Amino acid sequence: MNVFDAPGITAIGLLYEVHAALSARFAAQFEEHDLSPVEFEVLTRLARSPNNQLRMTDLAAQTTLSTSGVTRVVDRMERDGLLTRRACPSDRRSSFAVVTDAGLQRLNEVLPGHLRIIEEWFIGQLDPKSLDALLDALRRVRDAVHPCATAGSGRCGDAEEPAA
Amino acid sequence: MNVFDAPGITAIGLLYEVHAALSARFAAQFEEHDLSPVEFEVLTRLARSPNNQLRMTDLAAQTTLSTSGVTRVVDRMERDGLLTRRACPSDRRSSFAVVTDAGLQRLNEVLPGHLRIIEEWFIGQLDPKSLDALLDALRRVRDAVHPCATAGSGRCGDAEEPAA
DNA sequence: GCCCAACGGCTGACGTAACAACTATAGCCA
DNA sequence: TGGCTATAGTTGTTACGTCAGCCGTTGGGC
Repeated sequence: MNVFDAPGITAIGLLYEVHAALSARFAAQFEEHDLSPVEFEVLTRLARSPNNQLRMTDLAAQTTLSTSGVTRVVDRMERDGLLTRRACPSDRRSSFAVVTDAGLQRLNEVLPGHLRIIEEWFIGQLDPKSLDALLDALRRVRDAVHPCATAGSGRCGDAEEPAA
Repeated sequence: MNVFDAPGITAIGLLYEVHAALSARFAAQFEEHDLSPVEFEVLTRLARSPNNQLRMTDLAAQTTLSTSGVTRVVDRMERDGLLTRRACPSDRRSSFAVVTDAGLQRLNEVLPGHLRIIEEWFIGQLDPKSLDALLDALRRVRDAVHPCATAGSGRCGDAEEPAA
């Protein structure tokens, strides 16, 4: 029954374990600021976009969510005052999700801790050489599996998840 | 706004991207055999346990699920004939989840493809040196964040996720 | 200018997971 | 033995994400 000890299985297990453990740390810290991982991701994506805004569809493409998922997250976050919808002047079908000042402020409250966790539990665990090797290996795998074909939407451009 | 270009953010992004992309590949293959990722994990955990069985609680501890989550997955899988519940002779509160022959067969149908995907998209992308470096780095991070404190249940023993 | 396929976003139905409350059993101590 | 607390598993509730289907808008061909 030792198919389960194949080297690949072990490697994948390790990857999943690290992912899960880090996600848990992140989620715990987000929760301290009343944010879910998804909400943090949305906030991040919007904040790093021109004018702090993004069309609903584009937001979906840049996250792990479907378009209807985005509709619902944005609903909740709008209710909580973290962002607003704004009509698109050039296309009346589209609407933008825009981060409010409260949203930006919330993000600024969360980010330092987030970076600290990354530093403490991930980057900080590795000497520069190891880190480079890790990044190099991950990049190779990433380039192979190419998010394009896999990640929910067909969008291909940049990507590169910012965090949780 | 270039907090988002911090080296840590990039690294985490890469990790998440790889995880997501591989998960998607796995899920697609599982689906070909009418299995969800959770079901595959349950099947795997049971199949590598003595007598192909595990108490519900232990199963929960070895997966990412809560105990109630396990109850429900086992409900579904029992309905589909992949496993059965068996009373525990020594403790009438406990019950075992046991893989049926059909369950084992299904697992045997899925595993080769699963291993092939791991080989093709993960291991195969890296030369032995890179792979070692990756595993070493991941192991270091894993040892630091220790699943113990984070993963749903307080169980600490082995762990090491087998796959998706 | 009109039509029609494509697109953007929203909603209803469904599946699934977590949390909390509940039942039954177990083990302990007096 | 009686009773108390801890444990195993299930169930009700709630939240959230996807899929399919809907409506309004758009833009291109005729």
